[in-house]
Amino acid sequence: MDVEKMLSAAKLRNTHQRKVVLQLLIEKGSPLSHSEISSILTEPLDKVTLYRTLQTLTDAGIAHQVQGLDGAWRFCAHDPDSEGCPGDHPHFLCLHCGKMFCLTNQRLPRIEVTEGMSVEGKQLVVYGCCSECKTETEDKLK
Amino acid sequence: MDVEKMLSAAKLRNTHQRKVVLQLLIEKGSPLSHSEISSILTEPLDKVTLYRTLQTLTDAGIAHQVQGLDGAWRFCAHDPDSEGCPGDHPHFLCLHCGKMFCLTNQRLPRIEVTEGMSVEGKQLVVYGCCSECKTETEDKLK
DNA sequence: CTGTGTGCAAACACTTTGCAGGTGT
DNA sequence: ACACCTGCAAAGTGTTTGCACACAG
Repeated sequence: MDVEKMLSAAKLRNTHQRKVVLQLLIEKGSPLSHSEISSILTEPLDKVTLYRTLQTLTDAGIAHQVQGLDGAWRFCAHDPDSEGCPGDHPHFLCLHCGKMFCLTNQRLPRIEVTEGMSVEGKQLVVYGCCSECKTETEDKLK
Repeated sequence: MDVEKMLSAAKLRNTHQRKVVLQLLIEKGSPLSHSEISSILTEPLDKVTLYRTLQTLTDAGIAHQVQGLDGAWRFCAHDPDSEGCPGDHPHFLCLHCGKMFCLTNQRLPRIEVTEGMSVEGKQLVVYGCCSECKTETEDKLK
């Protein structure tokens, strides 16, 4: 589905800024933080607008957000054609380069909570070193 | 094990501030954020010292830290007599009152990561409404 | 006595809010 | 035309850094 249709389907206005951000998230396919997004974008985008845009996309269900261990929120577009609820998979965070990856090949486990609690959602972050950084480190040792 | 012995065992100096913070974390048993700690403490503790103290305790392995969806880090003392690695359990975050609970009755699941990635740790946060807040809300509806 | 820890001040980074002007429908 | 969106400025919040003094070992 293209960007404009996704926005319309979510009952959002088709503004230039939203299209650019959504397009970027879809292209990259992995969760990006505010700073990553603004550094990748070639054209300038006001940081406040970026905050609001990402919030809007998340609220509309087009994107999901996860928090890295560094405290930064990352946003990832959610393909409307795929099944499953958005963000219902573990995320991998590389502590070296800060990149995050969706581990979409598995679902989050069912968690038993204490009697009386109601669960609205969950998020699982696995952290370590991604294959790229690992290769780099090994190369330096040679 | 008492607070002083825990600090000594971790090769840390037995300062008053560290004893107070560690004591509080042990008493509460659930992960507390910076702001929660400083509002609970009766005696004044410099916020910078609190940051550094919590960092020190975490580095020393006496405490573990988890991040809520609100971005705030919570710290929880880790009983040195118990088995298992610190923090290797899901955490429940109440979106209403902001309190966090350790779900120590279960371990974190094993996650399959993409070939080449190395895992150093993981953290699972379940969020929703705790039993206390749920009861309160229900009471108000009556 | 020596090196680490603490408290204060200030710098810093990140996020939110208010408002005037611009844009999509 | 109207309501919503954007960009700028400024305020607000949370965290880190530098340094002089205090304290544990």
